[in-house]
Amino acid sequence: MTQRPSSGARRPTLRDVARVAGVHPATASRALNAHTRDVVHADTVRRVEEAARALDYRPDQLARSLKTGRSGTIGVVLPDLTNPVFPPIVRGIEDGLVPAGYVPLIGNTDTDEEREQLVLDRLQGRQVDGIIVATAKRHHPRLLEIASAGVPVVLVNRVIDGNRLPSVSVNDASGILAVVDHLVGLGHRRIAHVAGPQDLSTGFGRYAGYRSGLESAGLDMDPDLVVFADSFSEAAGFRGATELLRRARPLSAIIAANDMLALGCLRALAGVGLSCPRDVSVVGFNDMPFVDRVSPALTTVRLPHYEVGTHAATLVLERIADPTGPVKALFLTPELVARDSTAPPPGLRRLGAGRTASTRRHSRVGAASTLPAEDAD
Amino acid sequence: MTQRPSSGARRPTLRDVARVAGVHPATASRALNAHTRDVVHADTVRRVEEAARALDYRPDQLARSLKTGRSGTIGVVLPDLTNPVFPPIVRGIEDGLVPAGYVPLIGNTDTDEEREQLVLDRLQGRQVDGIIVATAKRHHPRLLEIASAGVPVVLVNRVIDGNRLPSVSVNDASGILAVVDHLVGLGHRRIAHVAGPQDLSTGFGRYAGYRSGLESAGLDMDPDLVVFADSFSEAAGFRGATELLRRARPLSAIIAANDMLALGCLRALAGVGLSCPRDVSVVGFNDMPFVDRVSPALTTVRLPHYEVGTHAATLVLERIADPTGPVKALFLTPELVARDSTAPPPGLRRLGAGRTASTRRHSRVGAASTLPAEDAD
DNA sequence: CATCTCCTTGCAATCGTTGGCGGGGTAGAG
DNA sequence: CTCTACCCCGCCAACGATTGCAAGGAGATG
Repeated sequence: MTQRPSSGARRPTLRDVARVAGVHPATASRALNAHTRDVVHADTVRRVEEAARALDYRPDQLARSLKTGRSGTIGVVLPDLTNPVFPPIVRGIEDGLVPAGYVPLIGNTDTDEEREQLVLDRLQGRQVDGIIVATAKRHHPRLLEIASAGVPVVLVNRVIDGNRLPSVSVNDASGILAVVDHLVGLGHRRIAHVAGPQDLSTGFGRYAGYRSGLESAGLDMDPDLVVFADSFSEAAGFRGATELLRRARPLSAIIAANDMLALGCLRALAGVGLSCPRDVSVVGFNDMPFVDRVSPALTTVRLPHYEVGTHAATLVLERIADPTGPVKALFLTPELVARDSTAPPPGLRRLGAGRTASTRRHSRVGAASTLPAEDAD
Repeated sequence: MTQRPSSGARRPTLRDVARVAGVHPATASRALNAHTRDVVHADTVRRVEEAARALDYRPDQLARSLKTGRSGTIGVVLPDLTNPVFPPIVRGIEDGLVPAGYVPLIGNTDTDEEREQLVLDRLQGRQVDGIIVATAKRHHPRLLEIASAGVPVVLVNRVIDGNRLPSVSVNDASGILAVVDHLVGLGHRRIAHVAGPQDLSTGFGRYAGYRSGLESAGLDMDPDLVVFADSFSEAAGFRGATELLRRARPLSAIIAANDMLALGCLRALAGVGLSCPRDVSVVGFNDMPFVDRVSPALTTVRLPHYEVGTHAATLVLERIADPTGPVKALFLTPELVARDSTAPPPGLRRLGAGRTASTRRHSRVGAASTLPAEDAD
């Protein structure tokens, strides 16, 4: 008594194909399946294929999944898709997954614990064969739980403490180290840091990079030069930079823990009439689409977004194939991209002051969204 | 002989819950289902719920879908997710769908016919309950085919000729009309147009708006002032503007059919040493995230991305509920956002030349991607 | 010519859930 | 006390596909 949509005949099933081809459904199934095709006679295969084509038959993935136990879907958990770092990552994931017959199922958490639980519940309910997570916190029991229930979990961008889950990310500390070197090379000595949330590996690692960068440059750490942002958002960056300026210590450069924060810093500087890079240099992290188009074009640390996605896809597929294999943590090398937001500090502005070769590539066009995009990293 | 992932027990099924609760699986099903819960004794419901909680039972959506004929998924077909207009739309779609128990299944076509066919095949194979399409061309037989096979199809942003499918878009022509008014009000008379592909309703409608705008302003149409871009990409915008400048007619403003094209135009102007808006004004369309952050901040036509998404979700849900209802074509009103890329033409630059109140809102941070983002609209 | 073997195909069970149908038990009314 | 009615619940079948098992047939070999 299945009420089919009134319009037209119902979708053809495997039985229909079998009937037309004059064979048993099981035979039709085998004929259509690349893996089992060689068990059935070539002529029969042809007949079945013809019938399938004639009927415009499309196997029902749901039924297949139910039987095989594989849904062919991979959950992708993001803070917020409208944050510009994620689309390229998601594209990478999709492009890596689709050839293997999988499709991504995306869920946004808006950095809300509760919403994340709901998203994960939803994904598990839909029997995803694996989950790629961009919202991992350093301590994240639920993810470990899911993983130990047998569902492959792969982290992107962020890792969890202990590295017990496969992951694709960049070495945050070394990225920031390069930034400190760059700034010190330009002559900066009072370098501030708008740090990201410390419960995220990115915020934590970049702060660590900042400290060791200062140390190896022989600069000492002034607590007044560090503020902690509560999220990776432009608003938090604005607040952070404002606070730094309020403390009124001399300060010639700000390293923001990511591009969003950096944009907030730029806005804060402009708000009090300071010019970047003339008065204060600003550096971000991520090389999000479009930060090369804002003014001043942002000096930042480039992270290969798309490749992060494709690698994550590969990792999750590997893990599906062999759930007991070794846990791989893949670290891609970040790369400093010097643009126009960094320059020698005010005191040192003389002719030919050192400027590292700028690595301008990729010019892309993008634009901002309608929702608050928080918490990129 | 089902080979379960070695680690731990297999996922609990409804039968397990039923066994623990001491009832028949069917009863457990009814007890857990809000719709049928009232047929079951309250105590039994409680017992079943307890058992479900104890076992951490999660209904298998796949099995449910197979039985009920609804997959709970909606296909979303895009040109390219890394194009900044889409993330907000997708967020809108997701947010509109999830409360109703549906999830979006995203597919990118890269504006390639063949890939689009594959994406659609994939979606149909996964038994999506509806499809939201952002890649519609004015003539698009496959979509009509799918729709008449009983699958609700909703168009976003673009429509097809004849409006035979439900859609959410903006009135392209009236948006451009407002742009022409704005420019004419500033004193421009030689207004060029980098038109979008004419096989897309957006490109077509905006070109039409351009022509009627000139007409109602009493300006005559000079064919030399119009070039047709082959895609909605920055590269095409660059080529278009270059060509316009080569024709060397005097020209004081360029209306690009969308923001991507406009960014290409800006680049082309900069390339030949022309300043925007001093020498040439440039206008885009879409108000993509971030075009308020490039320099000069782009004057454009704002399109409520997120709302387009939520409305599309609503429309597709309506159509699932009543597939035979009337076909709704929803047109949201676009709104001119005057920023810094438009100013009076060179000849007219005098004090206090009229500048419409600028509608700066939303400042968002975004960034470009690693893939060529083509064909936004 | 008989028997063995291999290739091809059919049969039936199953994945986890839902929905129609009918039966047993209890309570209320006559 | 009996009949009717109603409430709950169990049984069976089915959604559409896959897969182990076994049987049928044809060809090869002794």
